[in-house]
Amino acid sequence: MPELRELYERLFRAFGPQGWWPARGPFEVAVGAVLTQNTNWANVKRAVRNLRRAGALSPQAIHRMAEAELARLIRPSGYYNVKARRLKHLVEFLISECGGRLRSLRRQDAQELRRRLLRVKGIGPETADSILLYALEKPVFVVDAYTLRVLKRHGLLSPQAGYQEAQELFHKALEPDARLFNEFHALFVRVGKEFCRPRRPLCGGCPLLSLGPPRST
DNA sequence: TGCCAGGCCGGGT
DNA sequence: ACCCGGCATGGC
Repeated sequence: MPELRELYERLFRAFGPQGWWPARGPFEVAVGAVLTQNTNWANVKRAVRNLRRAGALSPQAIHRMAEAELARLIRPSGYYNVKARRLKHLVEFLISECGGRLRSLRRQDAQELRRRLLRVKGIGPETADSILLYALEKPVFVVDAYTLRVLKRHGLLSPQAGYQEAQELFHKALEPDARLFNEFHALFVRVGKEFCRPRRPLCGGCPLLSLGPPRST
Protein backbone atom coordinates (compact mmCIF):
# COMPACT_ATOMS: atom_id res chain seq x y z
CA MET A 1 0.00 0.00 0.00
CA PRO A 2 2.33 2.73 -1.16
CA GLU A 3 -0.78 4.86 -1.62
CA LEU A 4 -0.77 5.55 2.10
CA ARG A 5 2.10 7.92 1.45
CA GLU A 6 0.04 9.61 -1.24
CA LEU A 7 -2.86 9.77 1.17
CA TYR A 8 -0.63 11.51 3.68
CA GLU A 9 0.66 14.03 1.16
CA ARG A 10 -2.87 14.80 0.13
CA LEU A 11 -4.01 15.41 3.67
CA PHE A 12 -0.98 17.48 4.53
CA ARG A 13 -1.43 19.65 1.45
CA ALA A 14 -5.06 20.17 2.34
CA PHE A 15 -4.71 20.89 6.05
CA GLY A 16 -1.06 21.58 6.89
CA PRO A 17 0.64 20.73 10.18
CA GLN A 18 -1.76 20.05 13.05
CA GLY A 19 0.59 20.68 15.96
CA TRP A 20 -0.21 17.60 17.97
CA TRP A 21 -0.28 16.67 20.81
CA PRO A 22 -1.70 19.88 22.35
CA ALA A 23 -0.13 19.56 25.81
CA ARG A 24 2.71 21.06 27.84
CA GLY A 25 4.65 17.91 28.58
CA PRO A 26 4.69 14.11 28.48
CA PHE A 27 2.65 13.65 31.64
CA GLU A 28 0.00 16.04 30.44
CA VAL A 29 -0.14 14.06 27.19
CA ALA A 30 -0.83 10.88 29.14
CA VAL A 31 -3.50 12.53 31.28
CA GLY A 32 -5.13 13.96 28.17
CA ALA A 33 -5.03 10.54 26.50
CA VAL A 34 -7.16 9.10 29.30
CA LEU A 35 -9.49 12.08 29.55
CA THR A 36 -10.22 12.19 25.82
CA GLN A 37 -11.52 8.63 25.69
CA ASN A 38 -14.74 8.90 23.72
CA THR A 39 -14.83 12.58 24.58
CA ASN A 40 -14.64 15.91 22.81
CA TRP A 41 -11.27 17.60 23.19
CA ALA A 42 -12.86 20.90 24.18
CA ASN A 43 -14.21 19.23 27.30
CA VAL A 44 -10.83 17.69 28.02
CA LYS A 45 -9.22 21.13 27.92
CA ARG A 46 -11.51 22.33 30.69
CA ALA A 47 -10.66 19.32 32.81
CA VAL A 48 -6.93 19.81 32.24
CA ARG A 49 -7.25 23.48 33.12
CA ASN A 50 -8.96 22.54 36.37
CA LEU A 51 -6.14 20.15 37.16
CA ARG A 52 -3.52 22.77 36.43
CA ARG A 53 -5.18 25.40 38.61
CA ALA A 54 -5.37 22.86 41.40
CA GLY A 55 -1.66 22.11 40.98
CA ALA A 56 -2.59 18.56 40.09
CA LEU A 57 -0.65 18.03 36.88
CA SER A 58 2.01 15.80 38.37
CA PRO A 59 1.91 12.08 39.16
CA GLN A 60 2.63 12.76 42.83
CA ALA A 61 -0.15 15.31 43.21
CA ILE A 62 -2.70 13.02 41.61
CA HIS A 63 -1.44 10.10 43.65
CA ARG A 64 -1.99 12.03 46.88
CA MET A 65 -5.40 13.41 45.96
CA ALA A 66 -8.64 11.79 47.06
CA GLU A 67 -10.32 10.07 44.15
CA ALA A 68 -13.56 11.99 44.71
CA GLU A 69 -11.67 15.29 44.54
CA LEU A 70 -9.93 14.21 41.36
CA ALA A 71 -13.31 13.28 39.89
CA ARG A 72 -14.66 16.71 40.76
CA LEU A 73 -11.80 18.46 38.93
CA ILE A 74 -12.14 16.43 35.75
CA ARG A 75 -15.92 16.58 35.70
CA PRO A 76 -16.18 18.49 32.38
CA SER A 77 -14.48 15.65 30.50
CA GLY A 78 -17.34 13.27 31.24
CA TYR A 79 -17.22 9.73 32.71
CA TYR A 80 -15.48 11.46 35.59
CA ASN A 81 -15.75 8.59 38.06
CA VAL A 82 -14.23 5.97 35.79
CA LYS A 83 -11.63 8.40 34.51
CA ALA A 84 -10.59 9.41 38.02
CA ARG A 85 -9.92 5.75 38.77
CA ARG A 86 -8.06 5.36 35.48
CA LEU A 87 -5.83 8.33 36.26
CA LYS A 88 -5.12 6.80 39.65
CA HIS A 89 -4.07 3.56 37.98
CA LEU A 90 -1.93 5.49 35.51
CA VAL A 91 0.01 7.38 38.17
CA GLU A 92 0.45 4.24 40.26
CA PHE A 93 2.03 2.68 37.21
CA LEU A 94 4.25 5.69 36.55
CA ILE A 95 5.41 6.04 40.14
CA SER A 96 6.22 2.36 40.47
CA GLU A 97 7.78 1.93 37.02
CA CYS A 98 9.74 5.13 36.50
CA GLY A 99 9.57 7.18 39.69
CA GLY A 100 6.84 9.30 38.09
CA ARG A 101 9.17 10.49 35.34
CA LEU A 102 7.63 9.43 32.06
CA ARG A 103 10.60 10.76 30.11
CA SER A 104 12.89 8.21 31.69
CA LEU A 105 11.06 5.48 29.77
CA ARG A 106 12.10 6.88 26.41
CA ARG A 107 14.95 4.43 25.82
CA GLN A 108 12.86 1.35 26.58
CA ASP A 109 11.58 -0.99 23.90
CA ALA A 110 8.28 0.28 22.51
CA GLN A 111 6.48 -3.06 22.22
CA GLU A 112 7.54 -4.15 25.69
CA LEU A 113 6.38 -0.83 27.10
CA ARG A 114 3.12 -1.19 25.21
CA ARG A 115 2.41 -4.53 26.83
CA ARG A 116 3.02 -3.06 30.26
CA LEU A 117 0.77 -0.07 29.58
CA LEU A 118 -2.01 -2.37 28.40
CA ARG A 119 -2.02 -4.13 31.76
CA VAL A 120 -3.03 -0.87 33.46
CA LYS A 121 -6.79 -0.82 34.00
CA GLY A 122 -8.26 1.91 31.84
CA ILE A 123 -5.46 1.97 29.29
CA GLY A 124 -6.45 0.29 26.03
CA PRO A 125 -4.74 0.18 22.64
CA GLU A 126 -5.40 3.75 21.59
CA THR A 127 -4.49 5.30 24.93
CA ALA A 128 -1.31 3.22 25.17
CA ASP A 129 -0.27 4.10 21.63
CA SER A 130 -1.04 7.78 22.17
CA ILE A 131 1.30 7.78 25.14
CA LEU A 132 3.99 5.91 23.21
CA LEU A 133 3.81 8.20 20.21
CA TYR A 134 2.92 11.60 21.59
CA ALA A 135 4.60 11.47 24.99
CA LEU A 136 7.57 9.20 24.27
CA GLU A 137 8.02 9.81 20.53
CA LYS A 138 7.97 6.11 19.70
CA PRO A 139 7.13 5.27 16.08
CA VAL A 140 3.80 3.62 16.91
CA PHE A 141 0.77 4.47 14.81
CA VAL A 142 -2.30 5.59 16.75
CA VAL A 143 -5.62 4.29 15.42
CA ASP A 144 -8.89 5.83 16.48
CA ALA A 145 -12.52 5.95 15.42
CA TYR A 146 -11.77 8.57 12.77
CA THR A 147 -8.89 6.56 11.32
CA LEU A 148 -11.04 3.46 11.00
CA ARG A 149 -13.97 5.36 9.55
CA VAL A 150 -11.91 7.20 6.95
CA LEU A 151 -9.98 4.08 5.88
CA LYS A 152 -13.13 1.97 5.62
CA ARG A 153 -15.14 4.60 3.87
CA HIS A 154 -12.48 4.89 1.20
CA GLY A 155 -12.08 1.15 0.80
CA LEU A 156 -8.54 0.94 2.17
CA LEU A 157 -9.69 -1.33 4.99
CA SER A 158 -12.36 -4.01 5.18
CA PRO A 159 -15.53 -3.03 7.05
CA GLN A 160 -14.89 -5.65 9.75
CA ALA A 161 -11.31 -4.62 10.41
CA GLY A 162 -10.31 -3.63 13.92
CA TYR A 163 -7.53 -1.76 15.65
CA GLN A 164 -4.82 -4.32 15.01
CA GLU A 165 -5.40 -4.60 11.29
CA ALA A 166 -5.50 -0.86 10.82
CA GLN A 167 -2.28 -0.38 12.74
CA GLU A 168 -0.55 -3.12 10.72
CA LEU A 169 -1.51 -1.32 7.55
CA PHE A 170 0.64 1.64 8.57
CA HIS A 171 3.43 -0.29 10.21
CA LYS A 172 3.93 -2.42 7.11
CA ALA A 173 3.66 0.33 4.54
CA LEU A 174 5.58 3.17 6.17
CA GLU A 175 9.01 3.66 7.62
CA PRO A 176 8.82 3.82 11.42
CA ASP A 177 8.96 7.59 11.75
CA ALA A 178 7.46 9.14 14.87
CA ARG A 179 7.09 12.57 13.29
CA LEU A 180 5.29 11.13 10.27
CA PHE A 181 2.99 9.00 12.46
CA ASN A 182 2.29 12.01 14.66
CA GLU A 183 1.20 14.24 11.81
CA PHE A 184 -0.58 11.48 9.91
CA HIS A 185 -2.85 10.51 12.78
CA ALA A 186 -3.66 14.12 13.61
CA LEU A 187 -4.62 14.61 9.97
CA PHE A 188 -7.01 11.66 10.15
CA VAL A 189 -8.75 13.32 13.04
CA ARG A 190 -8.90 16.58 11.16
CA VAL A 191 -10.33 15.16 7.95
CA GLY A 192 -12.65 12.91 9.93
CA LYS A 193 -14.10 15.79 11.90
CA GLU A 194 -14.65 17.85 8.82
CA PHE A 195 -15.67 15.37 6.14
CA CYS A 196 -16.22 11.91 7.56
CA ARG A 197 -18.87 12.15 10.23
CA PRO A 198 -21.19 9.22 11.00
CA ARG A 199 -24.54 9.14 9.23
CA ARG A 200 -23.10 11.33 6.49
CA PRO A 201 -22.05 8.95 3.70
CA LEU A 202 -21.06 11.58 1.17
CA CYS A 203 -18.39 14.05 2.04
CA GLY A 204 -18.45 16.99 -0.33
CA GLY A 205 -15.14 18.78 -0.64
CA CYS A 206 -13.21 15.99 1.03
CA PRO A 207 -9.61 16.02 -0.24
CA LEU A 208 -9.68 12.20 -0.39
CA LEU A 209 -12.60 11.81 -2.79
CA SER A 210 -10.41 10.93 -5.76
CA LEU A 211 -8.85 8.01 -3.90
CA GLY A 212 -11.77 5.82 -4.82
CA PRO A 213 -15.50 5.40 -4.41
CA PRO A 214 -16.46 6.20 -0.83
CA ARG A 215 -18.33 3.44 0.95
CA SER A 216 -21.21 3.98 3.32
CA THR A 217 -20.28 3.26 6.91
C1' DT B 1 -33.77 17.69 20.46
C1' DG B 2 -30.97 14.15 19.68
C1' DC B 3 -26.56 13.06 18.18
C1' DC B 4 -21.81 13.21 18.64
C1' DA B 5 -17.11 13.35 20.74
C1' DG B 6 -9.37 11.70 19.60
C1' DG B 7 -12.43 4.31 24.43
C1' DC B 8 -12.37 0.85 27.74
C1' DC B 9 -14.16 -2.59 30.95
C1' DG B 10 -16.80 -6.52 32.52
C1' DG B 11 -20.13 -9.84 31.67
C1' DG B 12 -22.44 -12.64 28.54
C1' DT B 13 -22.72 -15.66 24.35
C1' DA C 1 -13.36 -14.38 19.57
C1' DC C 2 -16.93 -11.02 19.26
C1' DC C 3 -21.10 -8.32 21.17
C1' DC C 4 -23.28 -5.38 24.46
C1' DG C 5 -24.51 -2.02 28.20
C1' DG C 6 -22.55 1.27 31.10
C1' DC C 7 -20.04 5.34 31.86
C1' DA C 8 -21.41 11.64 31.45
C1' DT C 9 -20.32 16.22 30.03
C1' DG C 10 -20.98 20.16 26.73
C1' DG C 11 -21.69 21.97 21.84
C1' DC C 12 -24.33 22.20 17.90
